[in-house]
Amino acid sequence: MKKESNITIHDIAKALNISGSTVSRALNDNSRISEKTKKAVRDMAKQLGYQPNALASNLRTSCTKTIGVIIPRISRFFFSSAITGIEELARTRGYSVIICQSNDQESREVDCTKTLFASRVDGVISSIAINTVNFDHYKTFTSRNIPLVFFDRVCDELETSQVVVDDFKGGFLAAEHLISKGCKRIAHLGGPQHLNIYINRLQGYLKALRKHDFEIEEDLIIESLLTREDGKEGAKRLLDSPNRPDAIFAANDISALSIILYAKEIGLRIPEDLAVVGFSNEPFSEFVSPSITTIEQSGFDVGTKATELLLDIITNKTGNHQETIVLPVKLIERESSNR
Amino acid sequence: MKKESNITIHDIAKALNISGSTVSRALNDNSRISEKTKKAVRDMAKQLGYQPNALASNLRTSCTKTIGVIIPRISRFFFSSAITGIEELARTRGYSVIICQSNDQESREVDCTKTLFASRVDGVISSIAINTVNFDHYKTFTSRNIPLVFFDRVCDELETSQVVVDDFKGGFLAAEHLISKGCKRIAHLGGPQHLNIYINRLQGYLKALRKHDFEIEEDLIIESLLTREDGKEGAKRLLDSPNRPDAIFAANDISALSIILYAKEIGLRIPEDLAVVGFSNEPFSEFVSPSITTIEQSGFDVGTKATELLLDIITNKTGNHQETIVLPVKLIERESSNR
DNA sequence: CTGTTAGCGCCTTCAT
DNA sequence: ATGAAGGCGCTAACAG
Repeated sequence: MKKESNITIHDIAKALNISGSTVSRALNDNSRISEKTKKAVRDMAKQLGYQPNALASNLRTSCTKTIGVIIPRISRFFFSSAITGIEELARTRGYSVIICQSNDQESREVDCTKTLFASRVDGVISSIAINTVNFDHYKTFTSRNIPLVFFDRVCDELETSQVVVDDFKGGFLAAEHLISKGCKRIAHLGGPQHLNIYINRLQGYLKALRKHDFEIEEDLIIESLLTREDGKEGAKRLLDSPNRPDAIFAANDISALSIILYAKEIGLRIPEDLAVVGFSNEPFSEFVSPSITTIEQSGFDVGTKATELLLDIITNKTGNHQETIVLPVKLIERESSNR
Repeated sequence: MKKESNITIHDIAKALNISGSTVSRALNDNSRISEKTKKAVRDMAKQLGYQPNALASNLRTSCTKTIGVIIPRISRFFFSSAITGIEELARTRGYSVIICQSNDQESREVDCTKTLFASRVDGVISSIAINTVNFDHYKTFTSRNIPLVFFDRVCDELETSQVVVDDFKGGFLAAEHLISKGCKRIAHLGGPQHLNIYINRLQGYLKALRKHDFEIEEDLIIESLLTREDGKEGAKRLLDSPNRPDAIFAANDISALSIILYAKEIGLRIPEDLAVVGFSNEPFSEFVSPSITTIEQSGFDVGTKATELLLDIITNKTGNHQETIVLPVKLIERESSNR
């Protein structure tokens, strides 16, 4: 279906009896155009209701002022707030944003790269799907020198810049907090161990345990997928056991939620019977507040930082440097009772 | 900055000693091209790593296969799930989606319409900002015959199709549920009364009260903005009062959350001391589960339905019919205790 | 079935 | 300080 005929720069040109090129330059604030002409052009543009056709301009300049984003799912708060951060900064720098969801599936992620490439985005920000093991599809960008920045769930195989939060420290703080509360047997309900973030959270936890000479009990460390069902499975395995732990560090909000709900289901009080620290984001913590302590990460900050990095690469074009930015985490204590 | 030179259909044409148009047609699966040629073209395309340039195609056809979405904020679950619904359907129909956030500000919403128009979207789906009172910016689309569909927060002033949930019924069910539980004085913490959704929720509530011959107490009906702070204000006004209500219907999740948190703060038990029904979305209900009963609406369904409507208009082009679709709500009971 | 031609709206040399 | 001309990559007539 066709659009109605629109006002083009030539209509403005005709109305003013000047050439199209002059209009184009005037609109782009080219220095070689007199102020008077510029003003005349701008006025006429407004009068005619001219709206630039980005398509034509992009085709010509092969630069779309658009950045593409690939994320697992927009409905997870961490990612939607990352997008808010991305959009906000991008907009102030004159860029718009195209979002693609991989739904945490590698095949969809491949589609995303195709879509974004077809849209000729100037750069890409991505957080990989949970089951992505092959990264060839990202070569669509790297091989063509289209800047690429990963955030949160990153890919070390590709030599790109990345923005992550300090997951290791988060895991460390979580475990040490529980230790300081007097907990004796601290479990870990973690995430898939091929993802950098869950590796680091687990390692941080282990470091804290070792530092305080805690015994590391293999069966208190559970790897769970990021689904409600699997989370409940994990919670059961930990809490139904006859000698269950007195504390749990949950590596993501789904795990934390699963723990909380199942604990409630079997009548355990938090934190009296079971102390919980979750790795989480703002709204979650507010909802479960004041029941558990959380390690907070800001999706917004991560998004902003990633965009800053990407736009630097796009505009400076100083060759894809391979920079890694680590953002801090914060422990937010909400449990009132000391144990 | 320029992109590297890319493979075009002409490269394929040259390699195969055929014309560019033939390649174009083969790639678009035109019926007038022989299977043999098609296959040859596809093979060569793959071999050369050809990636279509959507920009050029769009410019030519003046049809971008893109729909624009304007929403208040992506980080609210209702909207992010709506987007998931929109994207999913759009993708299967070959469309991609551009998202713009108004941040619940009219001025930003105006910017969004400009951005989307410049991208030459084929249609627009929008949910209006909380303070939008003037709708002229939408004429960018209507005047140019670009299909426009509103969802959830709709604008009756413009003659467009719209998709809403049954807010009236939701309000009615909420109040009637509380009545059936034996509550005697049911308050309403509602939203801005210039938005259709909050008007309808309030009206539904009033209808239920009248039906059961309840006295309508003006000071139990509070209009609140959709912020955490204002929600707490409202909660205070209702709960600090010496003769406080024994039940509250909260018109959105922020209100519900405010009530729950403040009730907890002053030591009220839910639902024993205070019954609460919230108008809400999935994750919220899961988090606060099992403490309150909720009226559930599915952002995903709303998004899907709006997209269906929009794509119909785009493809049929049967003139912008003005259809209104009302999706059902469900009451999900979670309180265990009868009062 | 396939090739030729023209042009979508804009920007950018090159000329004046 | 401005015009003229060409082309970005693709597709839609119109011819065969």
